[in-house]
Amino acid sequence: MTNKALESKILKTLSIVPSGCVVSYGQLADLAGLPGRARLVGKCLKSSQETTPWHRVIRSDGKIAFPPGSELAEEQRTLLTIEGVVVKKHRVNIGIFGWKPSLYTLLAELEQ
DNA sequence: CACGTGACATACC
DNA sequence: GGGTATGCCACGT
Repeated sequence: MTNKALESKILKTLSIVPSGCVVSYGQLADLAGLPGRARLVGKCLKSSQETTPWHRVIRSDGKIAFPPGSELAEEQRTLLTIEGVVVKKHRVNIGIFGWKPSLYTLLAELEQ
């Protein structure tokens, strides 16, 4: 399994995440079949296209992965707000906006 | 091949 | 909530 195949799988999984929802790096890696490879997800997003919904990926604790006040952090907060996700003090309420397990079935179907 | 680094995660305190 | 420590994996030096 080449590294490129893994990142394409990650981006594919990310493309399934609906607007208004967020997922953590670890959860995304897990759904893509790559448990424990959250850091690889970060590398993928860095080299990904602008069209990819990178802003829906946050840390497991709900915080944005960038330093507060940074350009990318502000952009991500803006994009999430546009989609209806409330970002309070650099943090997102995963309990409400997090990707629900029920959507996992959608992924399973798409994998066929 | 050892080491440091990074858009991470988990366990503790 | 914040801070520290450890584990993790891919990559460049």
